[in-house]
Amino acid sequence: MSLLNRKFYNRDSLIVAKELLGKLLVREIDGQKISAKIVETEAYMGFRDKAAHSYGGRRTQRVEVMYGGPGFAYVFFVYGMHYCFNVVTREEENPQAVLIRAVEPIEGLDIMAQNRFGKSYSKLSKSQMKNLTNGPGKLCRALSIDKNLNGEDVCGSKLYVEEGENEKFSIVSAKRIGVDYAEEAKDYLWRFYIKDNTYVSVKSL
DNA sequence: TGACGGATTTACT
DNA sequence: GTAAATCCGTCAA
Repeated sequence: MSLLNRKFYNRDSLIVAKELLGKLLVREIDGQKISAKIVETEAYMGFRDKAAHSYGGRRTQRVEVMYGGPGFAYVFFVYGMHYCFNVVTREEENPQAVLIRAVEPIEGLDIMAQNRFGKSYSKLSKSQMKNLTNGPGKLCRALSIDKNLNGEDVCGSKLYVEEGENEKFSIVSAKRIGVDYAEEAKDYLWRFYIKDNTYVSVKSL
């Protein structure tokens, strides 16, 4: 399967966010492989997006990665206990990113189950299976993504995205989650997800 | 150096 | 449905 190259990410977040749906997010740890289908994303558009960490050209050590060019991981810590994983888009000095909000587990189920609930996949309850990776903080736990991977090359070998099955699906556009402070930007339909997929974190508009 | 709030999750009622 | 958990990053001093 082909790996998405840096050019893929060097476009507006709105485009990349939509095109990442259905693709395969792969994580390799100690020769073990975990993969999951991307089912929900959000676009953060940088300078003109009040919800973005880089709004208005805000530039701190935390967001520096977003200024560094496309195809790198931006991992940040929220609410004192969770990580969120983004892929940086657009060229250097144009700080945009796509937040991966939810994925569908494909390969390495036991590793993910172990990371999330400390037991093998076959021992999970039905609700635990559904809650394995259906949220930005959850999928980071499941895939062992933390601040050590901040700035990691997503065109590299630890964490990358592969071309998916090219199956057909409908894309739903919706408001982003958890950005109520962002004034008019909170109503932008910059969240995208695969219609009817079980692992989408929040359905509705 | 210290106060404050958050691109969330979980366990409650 | 609501609320607690929990601590890093940011900004102001």
